[in-house]
Amino acid sequence: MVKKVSLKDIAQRVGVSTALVSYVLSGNEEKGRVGKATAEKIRQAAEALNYQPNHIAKSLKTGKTNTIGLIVADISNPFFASIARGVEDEASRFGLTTIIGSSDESAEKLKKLVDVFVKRQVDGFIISPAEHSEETVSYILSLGIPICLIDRHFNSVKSSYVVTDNLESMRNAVTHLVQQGYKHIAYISYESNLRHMRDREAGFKEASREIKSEIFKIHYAKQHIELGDTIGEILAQDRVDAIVFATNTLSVAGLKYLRQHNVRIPKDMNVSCFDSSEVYDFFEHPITHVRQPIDQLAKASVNTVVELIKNPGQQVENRVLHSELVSGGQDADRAVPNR
Amino acid sequence: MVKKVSLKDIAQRVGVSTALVSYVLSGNEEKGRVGKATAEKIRQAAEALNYQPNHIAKSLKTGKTNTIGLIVADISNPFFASIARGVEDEASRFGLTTIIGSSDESAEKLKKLVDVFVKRQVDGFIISPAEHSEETVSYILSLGIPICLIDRHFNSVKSSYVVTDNLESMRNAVTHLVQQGYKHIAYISYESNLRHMRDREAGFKEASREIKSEIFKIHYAKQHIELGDTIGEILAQDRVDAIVFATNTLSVAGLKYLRQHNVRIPKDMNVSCFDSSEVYDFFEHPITHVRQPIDQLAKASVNTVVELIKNPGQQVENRVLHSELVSGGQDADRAVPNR
DNA sequence: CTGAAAGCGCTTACAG
DNA sequence: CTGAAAGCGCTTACAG
Repeated sequence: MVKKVSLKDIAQRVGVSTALVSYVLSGNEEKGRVGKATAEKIRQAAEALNYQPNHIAKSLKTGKTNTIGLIVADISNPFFASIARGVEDEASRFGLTTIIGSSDESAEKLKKLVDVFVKRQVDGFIISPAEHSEETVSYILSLGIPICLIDRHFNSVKSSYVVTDNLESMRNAVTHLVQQGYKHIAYISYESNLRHMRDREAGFKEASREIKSEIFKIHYAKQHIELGDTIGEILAQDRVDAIVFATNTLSVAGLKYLRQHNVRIPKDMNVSCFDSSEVYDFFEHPITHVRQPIDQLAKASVNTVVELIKNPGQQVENRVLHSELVSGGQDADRAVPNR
Repeated sequence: MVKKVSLKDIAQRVGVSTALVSYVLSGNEEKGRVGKATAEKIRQAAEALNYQPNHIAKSLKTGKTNTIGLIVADISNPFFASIARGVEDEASRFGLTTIIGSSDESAEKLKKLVDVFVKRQVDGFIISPAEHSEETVSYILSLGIPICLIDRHFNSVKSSYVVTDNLESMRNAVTHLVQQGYKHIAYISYESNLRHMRDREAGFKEASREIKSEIFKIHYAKQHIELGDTIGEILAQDRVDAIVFATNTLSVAGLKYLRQHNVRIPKDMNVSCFDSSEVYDFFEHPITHVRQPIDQLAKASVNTVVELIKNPGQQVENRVLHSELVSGGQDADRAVPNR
């Protein structure tokens, strides 16, 4: 183990106090009103000794760790992996290191992660909250730790957040189907009270008002069974002409089911999906889907947290970003013009 | 901001020294030979005051941060996202927090991330190294910081590592094709000197000795153009009857190209892929592929690092795990029995 | 069984 | 322009 050089070593070498060294090396030369010649000598000594400041000591003194905690549902889910990448990149621009945790959509696990991160004294949180985790978010707020929710937020908790306009996104997606002439649309979502889920459902309802529609809800934990059953039922009834999937996991799993049962898209059944996925490229006709601005969500959340760290008394900041509807193919038999 | 309670607060309340409190609360009661009654009082006071130990102060004193740094090529790549999830879960079992960085396969970026993490005094590293980053790995070793490479390793640097047996994996995959009767196999890989890439190539060569074979190398950064060109050339020549993809990104991109050009698998062309992907489920016939033991890789790497942290003088530990060949369909016209 | 004290490596008023 | 000193919250020999 290489011996660490400290401020004291430099101070001794140059023959000044550690205070001076600290001022110079932390860029507060003006504040310490250090002499130019001295400052130069200090810098040279630091260079010569290959001085590496000790973050821990600094943190202990300043109370800042230059760390932010990111908590998502599951880092191995492509959507959150992309979010994580965006957060990591943006945070590093501010000299912030990101620590990551996966809640598996469990409020309890989320709370535990928050406890761990609070103990580690993260300077701020970016969280995609699980259902029923309002209390945990309030708790963070009560500690005065900056937090920005991402992807989802709560009505009852006044925290900063950055989300996609889920209602609008879903309304656009469904309107697109309606305008293509689809008459009976099924909506498949999770059993969830999370705001973003409710917004998507509201968007669906708004856009499907003039046609027939059915809504199906699946339990997150039991989706492997329930999704197949649900789609099977929809197909058996033979009334529905388009299915809307409310999330990326449902979209991919739903498409998989349809493909395995030789349902042709959009000929036998059209679909509209949420989020991007590489599986879409494996269909003959493009798959209509909502593309969320993942990178912007990530960057905006980091920026919000950075602002909150700088100005602790800051107003709550909310950003609602727009998504893009990537328009796919339509059933050629259905000669309704695309808008 | 809630006022933090410290050891001192508890000491005052109970009327003992902070030393006693520290011994009791850090579980070193025996060492401090603290009286039972006193210990109990201290614990109650800690409870009552909702004492949260300050990790930073502890770290400053002990030199341990209970943090490990994970560096992969790209956290948004599903393979590495899964690795990250596995590492995160296993690390948390040991009370370790994981900080993550993406190198984008750049030795320079990797070096920068290492510098940041070293400054943060991570207790250990888990790294999937980029090409030409031997020096950085040696540097970590020279600092005496525990490190375990994952997925890839270097011959020239004596560090612990956990990898899949890439040679064996690829040999099995290709042997499977040969045994099915394929006579002219193309191998598509990246231009790379990384050990795991060389091993896979060696496995391909071994297994394809008795048949015709061609090897194609693509530049990682230019894969979007070069992969299409390469496969296009292979198809135009019309000699090759099976393509082997050396990595997960190549597999997915390659399959995408084949699908878009209406090449039927395995009828027109069979393939063998590396790593799992959800896109495989979108083919009529199962796609043969090598399934790496991702979770075991992740867990083993954490365990190795934990061991190294505990016993700094530890021997280098290498683990080579076996993969599973998930056998896909074969061309029905080719009546060679499957082994 | 317990306390006083040094020290981890910084920062930052304060005094000169 | 510069130094001496306190202190962030712990841990840990050391002395009793």
